[in-house]
Amino acid sequence: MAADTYEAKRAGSGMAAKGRVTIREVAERAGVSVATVSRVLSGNYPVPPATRTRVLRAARALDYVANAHARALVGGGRKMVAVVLRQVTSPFYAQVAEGVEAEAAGRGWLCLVGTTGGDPERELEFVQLMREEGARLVILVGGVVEDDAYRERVTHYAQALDAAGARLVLCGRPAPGPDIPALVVEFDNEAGAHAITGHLLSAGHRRIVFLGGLPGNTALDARVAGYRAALAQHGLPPEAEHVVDCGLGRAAGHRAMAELLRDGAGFTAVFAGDDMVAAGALRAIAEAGLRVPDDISVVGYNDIPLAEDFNPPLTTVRTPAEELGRAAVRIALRDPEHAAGAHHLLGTHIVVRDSVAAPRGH
Amino acid sequence: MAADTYEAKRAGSGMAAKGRVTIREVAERAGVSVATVSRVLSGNYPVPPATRTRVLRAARALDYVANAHARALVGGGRKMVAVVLRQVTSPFYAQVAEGVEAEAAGRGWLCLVGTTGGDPERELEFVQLMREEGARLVILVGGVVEDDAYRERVTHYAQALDAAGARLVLCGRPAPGPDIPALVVEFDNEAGAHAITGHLLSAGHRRIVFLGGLPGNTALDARVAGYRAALAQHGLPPEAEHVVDCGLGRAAGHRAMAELLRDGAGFTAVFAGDDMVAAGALRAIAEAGLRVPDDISVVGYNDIPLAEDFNPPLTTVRTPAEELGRAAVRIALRDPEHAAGAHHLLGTHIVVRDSVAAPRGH
DNA sequence: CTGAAAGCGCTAACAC
DNA sequence: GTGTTAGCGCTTTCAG
Repeated sequence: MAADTYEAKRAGSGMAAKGRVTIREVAERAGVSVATVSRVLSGNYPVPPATRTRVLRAARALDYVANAHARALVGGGRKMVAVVLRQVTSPFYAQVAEGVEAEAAGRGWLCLVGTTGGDPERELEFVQLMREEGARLVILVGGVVEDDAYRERVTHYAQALDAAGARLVLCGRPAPGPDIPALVVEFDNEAGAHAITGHLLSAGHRRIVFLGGLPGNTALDARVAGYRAALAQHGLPPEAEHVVDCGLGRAAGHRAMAELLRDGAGFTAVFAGDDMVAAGALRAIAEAGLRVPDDISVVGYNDIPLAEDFNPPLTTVRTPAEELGRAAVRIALRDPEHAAGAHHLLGTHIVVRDSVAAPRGH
Repeated sequence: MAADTYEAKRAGSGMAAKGRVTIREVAERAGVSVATVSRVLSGNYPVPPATRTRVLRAARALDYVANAHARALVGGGRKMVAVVLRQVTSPFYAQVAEGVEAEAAGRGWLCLVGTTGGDPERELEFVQLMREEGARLVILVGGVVEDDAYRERVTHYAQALDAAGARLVLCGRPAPGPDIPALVVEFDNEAGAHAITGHLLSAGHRRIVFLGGLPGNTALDARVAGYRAALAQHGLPPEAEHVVDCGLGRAAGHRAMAELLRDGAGFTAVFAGDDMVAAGALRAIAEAGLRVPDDISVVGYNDIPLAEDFNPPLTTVRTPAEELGRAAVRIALRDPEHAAGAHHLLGTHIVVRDSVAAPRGH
C-alpha cells in the first residue's frame, strides 16, 4: 500500500482529497496494471473476459469512479455544452435551457447552465470559465442591446472558442459581424409581430399600443418593426404608432400599463413585448376596473406555459422555446464545419385564445 | 517550438485540441519559467512588479486561459456545486435553482444544473457524473417516493460523496436513515397545509377535496397529513376527507378536476397539491361553466410567480423557493462538520388572494 | 494479452 | 526572485 502518499495528499489538500479511490487502487485489488484497468473501463480495447470480470469486480467493490479531470487532461474529456441565460426563472429561458439540456443529454453530453442577470460582465466571466473548463459548445441565449461593446465582446468569444476547437451559438441575438465563427439560431420576431398585429387589426383595432419596447435590444426592435410594418401595410398613418419603451418583465408591464390608463390615452388594444409584460398589463387593467377583452384587447409574445391560465387566457405568439434550444445544439453538432457563420430562422405562429375582441362600438 | 507535439496532438484528438494556449507558451513569450507564470496568475505568491507585468502582458497577448482540468488535478480545482431537479421549466424548481446559483456564484463557485425528469436512473447517472467531476456539493431537490430503493440509492450517494470529501444536501426529501452524512433542508409541508386548510375551514367550507395526492411522495404525503390534521382539529369526521391521488402537474389537475365535476361529488372547495395542479383545476372549473370562488373555492401550494395572474388570483401557500436553494448552499458551506445529519425546516405562510369565498348559501 | 512508461497542463516544494 | 522538478490520475503507445 502506498499509504504514505495518501496520507501526504490528505494532509496537503485539506479534506477535499480524502480518500478518493484511484485507478491504481483498483489495479492493485484486481492484481493487474493500471493500463489494464483503463482498458476494461474505457471498453475500447479487447480484454479477455476473465481479467475483465476481475477488474470490474474490484472497481465495483471500491465504488470507483474515474477522475473526469485526469481524463480530460489526457484528451478524452467529457463533451460539455454550456448555456448562458439571463435567468432560469423566466419561463421562456427555462424552456430554452430544457431544450438544450434534453438534446445534450440525449447525446451523452453534459449541460451546464449559467445565468448572468443580464450583466455583460458576468457573461464574459462565464464564457471565460467555460473556456477554462473546456466546453465544446457555448450557447448564448436572449436578445441584447447591440452596440460596439457587444460586437467586440462576442467577436472575441467566437474567435477564442474557435481557436480552441469549440463552437459558439447565438440564440436570439445577432452575429457581431461577418465571417465570425458563430452560428445564429433565432425566431423570426418581425414576422411574428407582424402577424399578431395583423390579428388585432383584423379584429377592427386601429389604436394599438406596443408595450415593452427596449431600444437597442435586437429582439424587441424586431418585434416593434413587425408591429410598424403591419400598421403601415394596413394603411395607417405613422401617428397611429405608439410604442412604450418600458422594457420587459411583469413589473414593468404593470407599471407602464397603469400609467397609460391613468393618462387616458385613446387606445383599444395593447401588444405586449412578451407574455410577462402582458401579465403585468392584464393585472393593471383589472385594477383599473376595466375588462379584457371587452374594454381593451391584449396580446403577448412567446406563449409561455401559463399564458393559458391568465385572465383571460392570452392570445399570443408561440415561439417554440424548447425547440430553439434543441435546434441550437442539433445544428451546431450536425455539421460543425458548415454551421459556422450560418443563420437559422425558426418560425412562429399565433395562438388565439380569449384576450382579443372587436373594439367597443365596432 | 514544440510544433511536432502540437501537430501530433491535433491529429490525435480531432480538432478539439486545436491550438489551446498553454502556460508554457506564455512562459516562453514572457521569457520566464512556467512556475513564475503560475505564480503571477495564481496571485498567491509575491512576484516583482516588473516580471509580473511581462507575464500578464504575454498572457493577455496570447489570450491565455488556464486549463481547469489540469488545475483540478493538482488540487486547486474550482469549487463546484451541482443541483439536481426534475425539470427547470417548473417554476418552483427554477426558483430553487436560481437560489442555489445565486448563492454559489456569490461565493465564486460554479453551479451545474442537472435535470432528471423524475427518473431515478438519470438521477443516479448524474450523481455519478458529479462524483467524476469532483463536485464538492450536490443538492438533490424535490419530493420523492420514499421506498427501499430510494433509501439505498441515497445512502450510497451520501457515503460516496462523503468519502470524497463532498457534501450532500437533500431539499424537500428525507434523509435515507439515521447517521447518514447528508443535510436536509425543507419546508414544513404539514404546517403549511394545515394552515391553508384552516383558512378554507374558517371561510365555512366543510367539504374540501385535496387534489394531487401522490402516495409515497414525501412532500405530498406531508401536505395530505396537514390537511387531515386540520379537518380533524375542526371536529370533522374522517368521512369528510377526500383526497384524489392524481399526482402533480397542470394536466393531471385539469383531468382530475374535470372528472370530479362530472361525477358531481358534493364539495365546495379544493386544495390543490401545488399551484400547477391549481391552474389545471381552475381551467377545468371554468370549462364546466362554474366560477371561482362563487361556486367553488380553490387554493394552491408554492405561490409560483404567476399565481397572482391566474383567474382568479390564487390564494396559496408561499414557500420561499429561492431561499430554499440559498439556504441549502449556505448551511452546507457554513459549518460543514456540523451540517452533516442536520435537519432544517423552513417556514411558510399563506398568501390570501381572490380564490376563496364562503361556500354557497353560507 | 498485458505491463512499463511517457506525458496531458498545471502547482508546489525545493533548490539556487 | 526565479528556475527545476516531481507528481496529480489517467490514457495510450510501445515492448514483451
